[in-house]
Amino acid sequence: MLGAIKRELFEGIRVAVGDAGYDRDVEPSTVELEDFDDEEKGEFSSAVSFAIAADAGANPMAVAEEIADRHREAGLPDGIASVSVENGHINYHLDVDQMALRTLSTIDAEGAAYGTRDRDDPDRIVADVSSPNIAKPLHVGHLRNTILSDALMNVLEARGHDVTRDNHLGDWGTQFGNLLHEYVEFGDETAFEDDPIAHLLELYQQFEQRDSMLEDVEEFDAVTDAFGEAVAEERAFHVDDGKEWFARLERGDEQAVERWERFREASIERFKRVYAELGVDFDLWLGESFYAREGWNDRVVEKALDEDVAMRGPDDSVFIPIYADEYGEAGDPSTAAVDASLDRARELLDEAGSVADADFDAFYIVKSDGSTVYGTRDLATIEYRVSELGADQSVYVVASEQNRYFQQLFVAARKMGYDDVHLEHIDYGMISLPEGSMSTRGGQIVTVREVLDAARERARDIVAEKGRDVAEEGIDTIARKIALATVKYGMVASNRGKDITFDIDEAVSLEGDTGPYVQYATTRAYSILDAAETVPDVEGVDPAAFNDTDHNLLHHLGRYPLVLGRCEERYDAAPLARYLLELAHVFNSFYHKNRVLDAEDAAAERLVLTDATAQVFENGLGLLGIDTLAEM
RNA sequence: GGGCGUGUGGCCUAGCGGAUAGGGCGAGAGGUUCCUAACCUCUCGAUCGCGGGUUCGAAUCCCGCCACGCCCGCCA
Repeated sequence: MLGAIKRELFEGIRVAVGDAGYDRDVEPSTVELEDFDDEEKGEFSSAVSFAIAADAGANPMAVAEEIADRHREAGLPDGIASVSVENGHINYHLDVDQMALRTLSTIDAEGAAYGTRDRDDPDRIVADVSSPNIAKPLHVGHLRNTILSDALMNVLEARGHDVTRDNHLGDWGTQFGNLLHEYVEFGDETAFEDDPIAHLLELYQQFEQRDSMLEDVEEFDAVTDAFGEAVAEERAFHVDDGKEWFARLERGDEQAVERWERFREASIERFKRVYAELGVDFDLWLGESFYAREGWNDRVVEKALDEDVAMRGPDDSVFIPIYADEYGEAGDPSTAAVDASLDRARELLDEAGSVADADFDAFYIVKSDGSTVYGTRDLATIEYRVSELGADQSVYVVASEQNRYFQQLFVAARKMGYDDVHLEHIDYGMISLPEGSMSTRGGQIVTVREVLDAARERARDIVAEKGRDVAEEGIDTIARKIALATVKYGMVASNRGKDITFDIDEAVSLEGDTGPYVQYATTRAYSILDAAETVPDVEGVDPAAFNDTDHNLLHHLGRYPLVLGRCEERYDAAPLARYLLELAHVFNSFYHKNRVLDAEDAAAERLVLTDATAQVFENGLGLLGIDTLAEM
């Protein structure tokens, strides 16, 4: 509704600028939505006058007056009461009575759908989300990914898109060969049965630690040649056998596959428990192995060679050359410009003599031993999503350390002719610990389990201390929801791109700008609604009963759909999180300044307003995967 | 060395071309016979990393420098 008015204002300004005799393009962004409580700025403002005045060498104030006059003559949009000029800005003032009624009746009519939109031609979006590696525990990095992507996908769905969440498991690659090797050599059946992930993690770490230790010894000048040789031999034994196991896996060797499947199933089973606790769901669990085992890797390699975008190395390796000037907006089909031919690569190769020295990046899709790499799998994934799922967008929620890789992948995809699919890497900052960066290898991680447990414990203490009329058996349920709100809100609200130093005490805090703050505001609204017998009909609302505090709240409620639009544009749910916090501030303030139930002349009006506010909280928090609470 | 990203009050952080830079934590002062004080109101506190430039207008765009992080593997 505010969005519609904004568009009308933009059109009106454009016409008014022309009517005033100025020849100048006006951008839609010239119309800004302002806060309600600003008498000077009005609820919408525009600063077009300055640019026009600068062009014409005129006074901005006069230009603004002129445009405002023309606009007024042509007729202001429905819902706008007046236009004024202040400091050269053109300010539009809402017809607050009309807006109050429109906002309340829209929310009342649309209910849970308020803020969402339908599309005639929605995009089919397939997304890599969560994507943990099997045989390792979920850590805070996965937590950030999972929460971020869940919220974002919810928002994209609310904006009318057709979203498929694919938990793109890391379940293929050399590391699983290593793990098979280690398991065969040192595995313990009982320990595996007892806690599969813990045992597999132990084996993984053991392999890595031994390998890096042997590497260090190797680099050191050996005491004797024989000792040096023995070290090299020992290291090669493990590494080669690991590779061999992966090769067996790729060949479909029964023993390898059977063990790998056990690892995979046990891991997924554990993951699912955590996901259930988090309240997130996926549509697909394809994982990297799917593309290897179902022939998609082969298909994509063939295609790359057939279409002459990939070339063979001196051995049997296959790669797609990527030139330095091709990095850019490759994710966007409309701006992609790549040189798919191999002529340049051949020339550069002649000059340099070897692939490694040549002045291009080689994006490998087949290794010299014939096995695939992650790039192969990711191209195969695109092929699958486009041909089988009819994807219009393939998006990747993956940490920013892989930015460069995704640029390469997108360039490679363009070269292969995937021109109708929008590719989007949704990156997010790295998580490190106060003690330094996280490392699964070195055992320095914080698991999702630890975070959830700590959050719940903290929430439980607070509920027991401050919770009102909460029955003993209800404490756990409520504490769990509050704990999730804390963790989820914290993860979504912070700027996606920024690195986070994860301090568990801070992350689990329930004070200030947090999820529970928003929950609390909602609970207060519920409490009022609960005390009232019924919510009066919107039709009976007298807008004249509202004061400025009420109008401020109404204005915020009206903004909600615009916020979702912004989230969609930016592939980021953070604006929604911040909006809800603001709404909670405004509502809490409203709560203190106004009486609702026993208000002398606005009880019915404020009850309707409170009901509408609760609805927006529910809708918004719902998209973030945060539950509201009747009491806390 | 090259590429990408970040730098906003003591701390965390929003804003990313428009009118006095918005929150939170911390510090200080108030507020509850009344719909949940996990709250509200007020005060203190910012050369928006530094230096140039573009613009009527720059925290926001461009260039240089500094600091920090990440990447630069036939690992993922």
